[in-house]
Amino acid sequence: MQDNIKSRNTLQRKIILEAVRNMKNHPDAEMIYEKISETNPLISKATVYRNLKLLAKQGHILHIPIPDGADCFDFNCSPHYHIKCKKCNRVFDVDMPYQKNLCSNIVNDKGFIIESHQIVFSGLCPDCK
Amino acid sequence: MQDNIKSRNTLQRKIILEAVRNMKNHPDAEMIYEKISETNPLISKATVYRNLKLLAKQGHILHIPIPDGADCFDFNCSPHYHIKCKKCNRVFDVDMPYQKNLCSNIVNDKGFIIESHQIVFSGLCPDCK
DNA sequence: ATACATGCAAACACTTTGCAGCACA
DNA sequence: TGTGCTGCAAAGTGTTTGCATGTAT
Repeated sequence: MQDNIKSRNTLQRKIILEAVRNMKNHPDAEMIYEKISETNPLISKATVYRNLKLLAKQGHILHIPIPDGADCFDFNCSPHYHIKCKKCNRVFDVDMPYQKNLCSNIVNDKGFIIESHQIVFSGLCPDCK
Repeated sequence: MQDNIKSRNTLQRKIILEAVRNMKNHPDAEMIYEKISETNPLISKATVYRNLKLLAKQGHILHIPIPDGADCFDFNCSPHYHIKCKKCNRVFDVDMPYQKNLCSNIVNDKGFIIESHQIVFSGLCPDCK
């Protein structure tokens, strides 16, 4: 949680944060925008994008960049992995412990500073298989 | 290698494949297009995209979807991992053995069929750190 | 009062697609 | 000869940005 980024507490931001917290299925920006529009049709898509980015930077939500698709957001901020279904394109949590030491498996780092990693599994979800 | 996909052996396709094989630095479609344009300015960008997709499907090159950026391609087809520099955005190979058994670490697969995984590290390259 | 934030539309980066003509097998 | 394939331009998707206005602190 990084609350030292100066920002205001706007109503829009609160609504967007609440929306992500209530959607427990890894929504992307579009889905969040649609959800919010149901009750708050005046909030613009640009504001949704801007706030999702900021909230993720502040650590209030988790930003999950998805290869080959729109980025997702997650109310669960602890680092964890995801699987994307090849058929329905939905994203699910993977029940695998976070590999804290994965970086140390790297044989020869050639001088890189490795900060983080991301694993995305690909396959078929129970509904699609 | 999946040569059972019916396709013709066009000159454009050969040129594109050779270009990727000669570029050993994980080029994206745009970079490949630029490179080809130097010697073959008549090949269109759509053709580059179409052929990169096909060549990857056939297994002649590796398609690396990059979160937060343009997809890259790699002449090295054996599965391996990559690191993306946060500053210069370049993509490098990571010298870590392929984790064949990573899927078996998943505690409770809830009925997913897991086919593959992708790890992308993030950090700073030797030039940028 | 003064930044930061908003809504809107336009721009952006990356990629795919419709179509008419072309060329490999 | 037929069906892939090409070039072109246009459209599509996901996201960011410039600007004038609004608002939290």
